[in-house]
Order: sequence, then structure tokens, then C-alpha cells
Amino acid sequence: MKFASSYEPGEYEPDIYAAWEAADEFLPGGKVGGDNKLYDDNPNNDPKTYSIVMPPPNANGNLHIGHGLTIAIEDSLTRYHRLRGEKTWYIPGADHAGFETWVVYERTLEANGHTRFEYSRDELYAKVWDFVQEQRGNMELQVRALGASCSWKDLTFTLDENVVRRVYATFEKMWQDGMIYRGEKLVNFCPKHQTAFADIEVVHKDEKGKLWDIAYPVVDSDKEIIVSTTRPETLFGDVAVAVNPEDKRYKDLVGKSVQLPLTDREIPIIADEHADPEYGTGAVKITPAHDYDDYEVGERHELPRIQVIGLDGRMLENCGSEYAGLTTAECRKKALKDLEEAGLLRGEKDLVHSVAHCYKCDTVIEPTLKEQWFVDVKRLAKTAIEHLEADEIKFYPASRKQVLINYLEGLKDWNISRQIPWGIAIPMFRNMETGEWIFDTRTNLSEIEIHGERYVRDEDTFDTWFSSSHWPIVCTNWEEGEINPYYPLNVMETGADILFAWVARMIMMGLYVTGEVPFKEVYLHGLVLDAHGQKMSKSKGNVLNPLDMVTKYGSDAFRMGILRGRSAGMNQAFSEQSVVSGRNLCNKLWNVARFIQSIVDENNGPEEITEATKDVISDIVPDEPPTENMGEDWICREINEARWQIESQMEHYRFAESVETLYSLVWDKYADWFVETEKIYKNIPLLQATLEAILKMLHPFAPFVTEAIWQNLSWTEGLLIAQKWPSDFKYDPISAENYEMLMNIVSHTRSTLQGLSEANKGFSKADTTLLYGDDSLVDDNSLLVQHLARVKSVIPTDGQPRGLRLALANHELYLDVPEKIVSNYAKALEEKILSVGRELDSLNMRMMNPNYVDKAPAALVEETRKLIAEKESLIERLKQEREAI
RNA sequence: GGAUCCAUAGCUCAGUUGGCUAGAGCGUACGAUUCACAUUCGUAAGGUCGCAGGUUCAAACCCUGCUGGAUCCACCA
Repeated sequence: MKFASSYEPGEYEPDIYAAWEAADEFLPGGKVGGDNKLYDDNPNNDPKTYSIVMPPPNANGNLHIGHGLTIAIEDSLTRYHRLRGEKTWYIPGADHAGFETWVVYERTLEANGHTRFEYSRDELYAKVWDFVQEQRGNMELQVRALGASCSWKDLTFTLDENVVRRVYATFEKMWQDGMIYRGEKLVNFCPKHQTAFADIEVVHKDEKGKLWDIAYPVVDSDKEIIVSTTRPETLFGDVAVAVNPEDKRYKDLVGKSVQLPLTDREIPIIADEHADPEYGTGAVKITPAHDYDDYEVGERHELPRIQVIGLDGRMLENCGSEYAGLTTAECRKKALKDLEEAGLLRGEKDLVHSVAHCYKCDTVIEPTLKEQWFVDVKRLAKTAIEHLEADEIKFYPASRKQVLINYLEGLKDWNISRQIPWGIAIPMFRNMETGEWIFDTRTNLSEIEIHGERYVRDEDTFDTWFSSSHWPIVCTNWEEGEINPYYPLNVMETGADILFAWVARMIMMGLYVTGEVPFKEVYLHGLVLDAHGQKMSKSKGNVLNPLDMVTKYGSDAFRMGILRGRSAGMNQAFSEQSVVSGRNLCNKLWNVARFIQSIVDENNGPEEITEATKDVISDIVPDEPPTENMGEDWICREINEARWQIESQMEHYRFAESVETLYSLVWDKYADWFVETEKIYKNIPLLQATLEAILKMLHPFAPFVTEAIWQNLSWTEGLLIAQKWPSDFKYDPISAENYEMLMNIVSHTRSTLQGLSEANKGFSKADTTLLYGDDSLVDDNSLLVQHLARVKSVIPTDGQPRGLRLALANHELYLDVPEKIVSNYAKALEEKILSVGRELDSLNMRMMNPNYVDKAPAALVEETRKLIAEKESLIERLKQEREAI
């Protein structure tokens, strides 16, 4: 016997994964397709294809619990479609994670007493490359430990040559289409990391601040205008004071100038909608170089932009010698003091406002004027919206489609420049003489020469989302003019939190580059929260490592555990308890298999399997429905039923329900009832066939234990991963129905016995005899009933009923127990009568309503009538029992 | 300010076009045990489905309002 008495995942998982990989089963053709070719020369010859990509985890990082969920979902889909016989391609990836990795690297640089400024960009790039190569591999091992059946030879790294080539091609196309422009705009600049960020990369936090009122004297007048500001230090960059055009208080001041305090400049008073008469004093200072709204006001009124804060977060020369070089905080303090001394500070009050922070280092983001590359997104967004509205992509959850459309409608131009060395270089060179920019892909050179003219490379790199928005295109090797059955992807599975950052951009880019949407369906998963519904975070100390779970309980247990109770788009709690119950299921299945193998061994002997028996066994669908044991018809029906459910659930991404369906099939139906019946009947071919079907159905969710069992069974061949999804079992529906009745009799017997034993100390259930009247069902199955109900014997009454009659409609059954035992049970009986009475009342109420009888469907009314009749006869019987006591 | 989602047993969640006498797992209580499995088996208790209205023969489900919670977007001089 190969089966140990319990399943030890750690002993099997690494070998099994290696066996799959060695057999090339992860390639899209697999062994099923035979040729391992991506696709046939004639696409009509091909089976259906199924493609899915892995959102690339950070190449030099470790997987967190969210990756665990990602892989559990994606690999279940992959394995399911592979078993269905589709050419399934799950493409793994690794992300250079531009900013993330850069932050980690810069930290190690600083820890060694260096700074980024000591090196050229090319040197830094080379250093990080080496750093990442050293760290790489960890993540890939972890993806394997989770059982991901992805095609490793197709792994795409976000800096791979073909990715860069594709990104450059797109950029060039955009450049030629006039969608790329260089502009000096306000960008979210982190003074610590020295780089710009996209809007979605900054975190807004509510903070306590102060609102100061500052008087600006009106030129050639004794009047003054008081502005409200939270950032007095930006005063040096003021170029106007704005008031609302409707604001009567200031109407006559518009067009005049004010003296800008602490400086010798005069700035105009302008009228602009931006000024809210209700807020503060209704007058607002305009600083286009350091505030987004002011920037727009400046555009409208063609005002100059005066930058007064440097990239290092210190005040520039143009603020005057007293202020230049101060940090913004120092400058604010000094400016307020000076204003107060000048008698211009008129008030100060507390307020809470939201402030942008760097999502990585929490430094306050300084809106800063910078020359950057921008993508004009109007056309991209418009096309994306059109295709979304035409329902070309199905969303799970469905509501996110509209959310995405709303986002695209308000999308601003996309700043794609980042001041980080670690990334794909922007392929633009500038003629230092003329200032002209040209496109060139020779980004390995910092300078190039064309027709004797010298061009210098832009030092910036692309926003990672610009390259990763090509992900479905580059992973599937899509090429213009070639047929590619794997593009568009069947599904894009990723976190709901990157709907805007990534999904939106992949759709825009896919449409722009290929003219087609990049995927047919989007499944978004929510955040994995801790057991108490809290976000996992290092500072809270509630972070769970998926690999720890795998080590402790096994990969399958983790996968089933994390899928449980989870639905699309929802942030849901994760509890270790679900993993424990997943582990228990694996062990249960293991023992079921162990038991079945032992029966096979007893009857055949493992060595003596003849070719003839093999034929019988390998025919998974028995031609004739099983006879004799009705439990066999029943389990065949239940397995079919479960399989149909799983097929429909998988189509709708209801993974949690599939796990639930399988759990109940394996445990509550197969092990608790069917295998119990087989202790008497031992229909070996059917035991084998049903076990095989269950292993296949569970394989997508618990790949390791199912494969481990498959390998340990004496009669199976090949790898489970490469088998075919089961088809229908034949069965006799009447037998199946009868077995269910038998189950009902057994449960009721057990429950009554339990009631008796609770009411009577020392009562022995196992010594009790069950008597039956005129009942062919029980008569035919007395041995089975005796075994399942765990009674001493099941025999006919022979016309002499005695003991306690069971309250079952259509069956005359008695537990042969003394009257004293029964009388102690009277209270339980009384409760039962009351509860059935309540059910009967509610049914009668319904029938007494003439509208119900009139308007409800006839079948439903009929069913209610039948139910009432049943309940009435049941209550009658219970009352008789009570009388008898 | 705009939007989306959520509220069902002690806990975590199912409940697909209204037909429910509202389910599961865990937990709890009681009982079993040389049986493939104590990672086991059996039985049971536990719920005015957030609140208030409405539509309907019928509402956990549809509509309106409210309360509480989560998330996203925008704004906050």
C-alpha cells in the first residue's frame, strides 16, 4: 500500500510540480494537443484556445497574500480550461517595478554611504540590473510553490527586448500621430525621490492645517484686499489675485493692481470663476507654478508662471536673499513673522484639508513645473469608451464597467516621464543647438550624431504603466498582420485597485496598437483583509505570508482556503480557519482514495490487473447504469449535478461556490453516504470511475493532492493534469430518488435514536432494532439501512408493531424500545408537533388567500397543496405517537 | 461634493431572472470510537435577513427614504 494514513503535502508537492514541468504540460499544446505548437498553420484545425496572463509580480520581491489569491484564481481557471481540452496558455511575468525597485535600491545605496548623484544614469541602470538579477528567482519559486501551471519558457520580463521594441514602436506611432507632446506643466513631484508621479500614484490624506488671511495693499489706493491661503510661502510666486466676477465686494477693484507683500512686485486683480465668494475672504492669490487650480487660472488669463520652490524643496534665488535656500517650512515661518511685523497678517484659523503625499515615503508632494512628455489621451479614451459601451468586454463585477467609463471621460493628459534611472529610456533626443526633439531608439547612447548634428538623450524613463499597458500584446507575441488565436486574451484577472492604472490603460493601448480590445473579460478581485476585516499592513502587524500557509497546510489547502467566501471585486476577510478546512478536505479525499485502493487490492491484488479489467476500468462512463445498490445511481446523479454546477460557476467566475460544491460532493455525499454503501456492495469499477471523476473535478482547485492520489492509485496512468474533463454518468433516476428516500429514513432514525439517548441515561443506540411494516424499499435494503443507521438489526414487524413509530410520511417504521424509554421522549415529541404545526399554519394561511390561488403559478399552488397534505398526515402520526405514550 | 459597493446565525459568508418552511463552514452543546480518515463519525441548538415605508397573491431579493460601514473620483485658496 502506497498510501500513508494521512496526506503530507510537503512530501509530494515539489516532485509533482517538477513532473508537470518536465512533461511540458504547461505549454499551450500540452501533451493533449500533442505537438506543443502554439497554433496550427490552419487555425480551423485547432481546438479552442484559452489565454490568460499573470499580472507580473515584482521580479526582485516576495509574493504577498494578494498574489496568492491571484494565482489561486488564475491557475484554477487555467487548469479547468486545460482539462476541458482547450489549448491553454497561462503566461507568467516578472515586473521590473520601476519605482518600487528603485526605492529599494536607492535605500541600499544610501546605506552604503552613496547617493544617486554620484553616478550617471547608465551606471545606475547597470547597477540596478545586477541587483535585480541577484534577487530574481525567489519570486518564481514562490509562484511554483503555489502550483501555478504557467508556461515558464514564455515568461515575460517587463524589460525584455521585445517589450522595449514594442513600446518604442507605439511611442513612435503616437509621436507621428501627434499624440505625444512635451509640455511644461505642473506635475506631482516628490522632493525625496526626485521624480514626478501620475495622479493615481499620490495619496491624499486629510490633515490639520491653518488658513491665514493676508492683506495685499491696493496700488494707488488706501484700500487693501485680503486673501486666504494655507501656503503663505508660495506668495513669492504669486502673479495675480483673483475674485469672483459676481462678487459685488470687489467689483470695482478688478483691473487694479496690488502690491505683493515682502517683494517689490505689483500684480493684477483679476476676475475668475475659480474664486468662491463663500470661501474665506472670497479673494485668492494665484500661484500658477505651485498649484493645479492656479495653473489653470493662469492659463485662462495668460499669466506668467514663476517657480519659487526648487526640486530639492528649497526656496529659489528669486525669493530674495533672506528667503532663498530655506526649506518650505522654514520659509513659511519666516514669511508669517515678517508679514505680521509689516502688519499685513490679519487672521489665522484651523482647518482640515487634504494634502497629497508620496505613496512610498509619505513626503508631501510638491506640485512643480517641469518639462515632461505627455500623451494626449482624448482619442485613446474616446475609442476605449466606444468599445466599452459596445459591450466588447464583460466585467466581473459588472458595475466596474461604468466606473471605468466615468474615469475615462474625465481623464487628463498622461504624464509619462519619470526621473528614475530604472526603467525603459524615453527614445527622444534633443538637438542642443536648435532645441528640436527627434525620435530615435538608440537609447543605449547618451548622445547621437545625425548629419553632423549632435543630439542628446532625454534622461527620463517611461512611467511603468506606459509599458505595462502593452502586457496582453507583448505576452502573446502579437504582430501586425499575423493571425494570433491567443489575442485578445480570454480573461484579464487582476486586483480591483488597479482598474484605472492598469486595466484602463491596457484597453486604450490594446485598441490603439491592435485595433482590438486586449481581452474579452475582466475579472477583478478585491483586497484580502485579515480575519477581522482590517487591511493587512506591516505597521498593524497583521500581514500573512502565503508561503507560510503553504508550508503549514499545503498549497491546495491555501488555494481553497483563500477562494472560500470570496466574490468578484469585494474586499473580504481571510481566515486561517478556511485553510484548515481546506487541509482537512485534502486529507479526507486522500483517505477515501486510500480506502478505495485497499478494496481494489483486496479483490484484485495490485499485481494482477489484467488487460481486460483495465479496459473496464478505463471506461469511465459505464454503459449500463449500476443496479443492485441504489446509492450508485444516486452518486452518479450527484456527480453529474455537481459537474454541471461547476461548469456554470466557472463560466461566471464563481470560484467560491465551486469549492463549496466540491467540498460538499466529496465529503457530505461521496464519503459520508456513497463510500459507506460501498462497504457493503463493493462495486469496484464504479468506485474507480467515480473517484477519477472527482479527482478531475477537484484538480483545478487542489492540483497537488489530486495528482498525488492519481500517481498513487494502482490503475491510473499518465498525469492527472493532462486528463480529460469527465462526461455524464448514466444512472437510473428512480433508483437515485429511492436512495434519497432511504437517506431520509436513515437520518430520521439516527435523529430519533439520538433524542431517545438524550432523554434516557444509558440507552444504547447500537442495541436497538428497527422494525418495518409493509415497506419494500426498506425490505430490499435492510442490510444497508442497518449499516448506515448503526442499529443492531432491521427486521419486519411480522404484523406485530411495537415500540416507537418513526414520524415519516409513507413509511411504517418502529424502533423496538421499551415503553419507559419512549415516555421519556414525550417532551421532544411535543416540540416536534408544535413545530410541524407552525409550518402547517403558514401553508394554510397561504392557501386561504384567494389571490394566491388565483394569481400564483398553478404548479406552485399544487405543490403547496401536496405539502399541506404531507404535513397533515405527519402531524396526525405524531399525535398518535403521543397518544400511545 | 459625485459615484460604486456592503449590512443575513456568536464569527466569516452563500442565497443567480421575487416562490424561503432563509443555508454552509467555523464556533457552541450533546453523543460515538479497536471501522480509510480525531485533519474522524453522528445529532442538535442558534436568525422580526440594518431601520422605516411602498409595489406584489408572495420581498432577504424590486422601488423610495434613513442609519451605519467600505472603497474610488473630484475639491478643499
